[in-house]
Amino acid sequence: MRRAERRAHLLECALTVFAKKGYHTATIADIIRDAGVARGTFYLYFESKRMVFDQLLGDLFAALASRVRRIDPSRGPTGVVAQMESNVDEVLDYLLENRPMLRLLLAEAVGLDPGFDQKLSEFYGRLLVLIESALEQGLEMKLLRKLDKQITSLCILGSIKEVLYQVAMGSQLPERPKIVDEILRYNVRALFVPEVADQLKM
Amino acid sequence: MRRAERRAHLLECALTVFAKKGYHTATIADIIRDAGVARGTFYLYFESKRMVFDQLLGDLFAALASRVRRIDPSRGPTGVVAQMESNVDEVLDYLLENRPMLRLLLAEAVGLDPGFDQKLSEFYGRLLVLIESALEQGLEMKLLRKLDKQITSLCILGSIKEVLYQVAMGSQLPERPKIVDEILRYNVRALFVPEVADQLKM
Amino acid sequence: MRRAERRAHLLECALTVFAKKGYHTATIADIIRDAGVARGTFYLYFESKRMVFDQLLGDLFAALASRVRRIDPSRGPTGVVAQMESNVDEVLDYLLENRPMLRLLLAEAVGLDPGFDQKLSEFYGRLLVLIESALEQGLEMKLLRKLDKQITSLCILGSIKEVLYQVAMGSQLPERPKIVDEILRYNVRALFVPEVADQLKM
Amino acid sequence: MRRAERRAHLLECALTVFAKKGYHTATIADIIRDAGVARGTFYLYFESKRMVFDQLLGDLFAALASRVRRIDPSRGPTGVVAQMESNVDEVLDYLLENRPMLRLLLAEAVGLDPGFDQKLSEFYGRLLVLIESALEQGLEMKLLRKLDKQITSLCILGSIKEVLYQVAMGSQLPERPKIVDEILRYNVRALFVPEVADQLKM
DNA sequence: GATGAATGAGGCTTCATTCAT
DNA sequence: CATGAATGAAGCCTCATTCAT
Repeated sequence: MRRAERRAHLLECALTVFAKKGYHTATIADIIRDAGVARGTFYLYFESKRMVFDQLLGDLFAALASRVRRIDPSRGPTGVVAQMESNVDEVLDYLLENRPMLRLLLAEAVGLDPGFDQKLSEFYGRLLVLIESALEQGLEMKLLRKLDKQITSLCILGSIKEVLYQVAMGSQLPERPKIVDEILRYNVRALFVPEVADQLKM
Repeated sequence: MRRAERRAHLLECALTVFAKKGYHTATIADIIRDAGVARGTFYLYFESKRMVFDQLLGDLFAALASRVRRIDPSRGPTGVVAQMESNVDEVLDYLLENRPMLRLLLAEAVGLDPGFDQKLSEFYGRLLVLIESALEQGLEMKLLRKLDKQITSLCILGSIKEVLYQVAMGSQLPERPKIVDEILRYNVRALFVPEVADQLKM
Repeated sequence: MRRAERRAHLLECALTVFAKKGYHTATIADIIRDAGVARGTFYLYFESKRMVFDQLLGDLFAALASRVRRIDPSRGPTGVVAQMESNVDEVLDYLLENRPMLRLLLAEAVGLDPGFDQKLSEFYGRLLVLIESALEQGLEMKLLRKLDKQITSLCILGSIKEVLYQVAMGSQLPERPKIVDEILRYNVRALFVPEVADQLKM
Repeated sequence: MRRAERRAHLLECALTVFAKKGYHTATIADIIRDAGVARGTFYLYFESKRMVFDQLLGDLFAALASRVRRIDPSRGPTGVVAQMESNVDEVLDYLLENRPMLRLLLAEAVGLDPGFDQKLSEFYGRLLVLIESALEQGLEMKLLRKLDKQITSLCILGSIKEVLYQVAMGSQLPERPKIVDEILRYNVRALFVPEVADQLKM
């Protein structure tokens, strides 16, 4: 097994373990048992338990960031909604294919220590900036009702996160297209002026 | 100091410590230092570290449950919104007065161990049932647009939780009435049929 | 066993172990086995392995410092030699009664890490200052031959340390009075002008 | 690079590393990094970390032994002192040109483990035998004052070692000839009967 | 020979819990 | 009841040594 492969394998096992037991409860012993390597091998690839988690979180952020596109309003209301849908779709696609990642993000990375909390904050902060600027554009185009951008972007983020959280926790939910559709409709209704929403058939 | 008082004092200190450092990072030493009692004394009042946290979480659930009323639809749309507002208001009232509790609920109690996760799930489950039944009634009264009750209730819960999460994390946000108002408007628009929403002036 | 007693006991055991196995080879396990206490108990009294050693070294330095008196030349050559003798005697007294300490000082504390090395340096530095100032006085009183104070004080220190080192290492040597006498004679001859040395019957 | 060369190179690097960090603190990683070879290569040339140190110490002993000549008393007092001077000079020459070796001998090889300690003891033991036999001869020739050979030889050894130790530790000291001169004068005065010492102009 | 990835024994330290006073 | 000293299981990490390529 080549260096890169083994590293990837270790990351994968670490992810599984963290997702299952949580950061604090998970031990290096768990990870190496899962990976079938010796203790020292782990430290050949990662400085510390903390650093693997960091890496996983970083990878996750990168994967998500690459799947979210800034919304371009020039194509009119229908285009905007399509782009929102695409963003939500892409993110869900990735997260639903990577349940352990989802769990990591929503359940295991919360409240670990100030360092992790800050990374999380920064990540969500960047997401919120994206959302706020989309709202800004929507407002200028008179597509959206009067609203407070800051609070509203939190509501949007939260409405998506909570659904994902339930998915991560293993709740029985409808099929993915249905989920995406429902989240979108909820937010379209919440944000757009009625005429536009109607016109979008939502 | 009587038994009950000392127990309450210990709980209070434990809450502070858990909120500040997180469950795993917090130590018994932290708690008893804060409380000014001896190590053994702690175990005179609580079985274990785990049990104090359990107790705190239980108390929090009880406090919140007592502040959320089932929505009675008989008083018409305006009444329903007023009741929604009252629920949101009460919960925020309590949580904003008890920031450590807020932090405990949203940041520290997540992903601790399967046991805690289940308690959280149950709590949110009960909340969701309340929301879903309110949605059910709203649908029957033709107040609400066509929607999937399960997903939608998650969106509602999430839109509120996320705002609270930011509050717990110390973000700079508008004043409380503004927050409540904005959350409500967001959800009213998201849920109600346009005519009703308009009529509610939201 | 009271706190102070147990601490002293642990220090004693640590000393024994360090003297026998050396700082690096000695383990906490060795110390607590010797002391008959649990692992955690050790850390109740000392921050770390390093800190116990520090403490021991500090105690040793204090004990020795309290046994070395600055030489007062006002009582003439005989008095000076008597004071030298008394100093050497006191130090040997202590060290021979505390063989493990001796070993610690001369064999185990050397080259451990920059921190320890500096402490040692400072200690010997203070000793050397004492010796140099004694030489200075002796020169002014015309009791001593022409000499370089710095190098000579090193020679004096070394002549004593080496004998002690052999004692620490367990070599078969003459009785203590004989040792002290011989070291003194060696140094009296080395330092004093012949007439004075003769007059001292050495 | 031929086998012998690479071995020598590794020894050199090991010496540097041991001198700088001490035996225990130094790691194989340090040595191979310094030498620019792979980990396995090290073990192609040496059985173990321990064995490299052994080798270095052995080489050092050999180098020193070859530079110390048994003192031949047949050439009279002046000759004896000249031979003493030559011995001290040679040894200092070598050690001052090989500071890392000096540090190894005086600071890093002390108190490592019983095995090393014994090697050191044996080395110094051989030195002491040389010194003692020189003293013996000096006594028979009536050049030296009455003295205990064993203790006195320790004093002599110590007076030299301590000066070297300070050199190894990097203290600011006079030039080498001055150092040698001072050590010699100190010992000549300490050992010889006054008339002889005077005659030697020391 | 040379390489460097893999190994795993072993050390240090923490901290929840117990228990004698 | 209260105390705080004692316990020891358990976790993290290091590093000398081995071995397949």
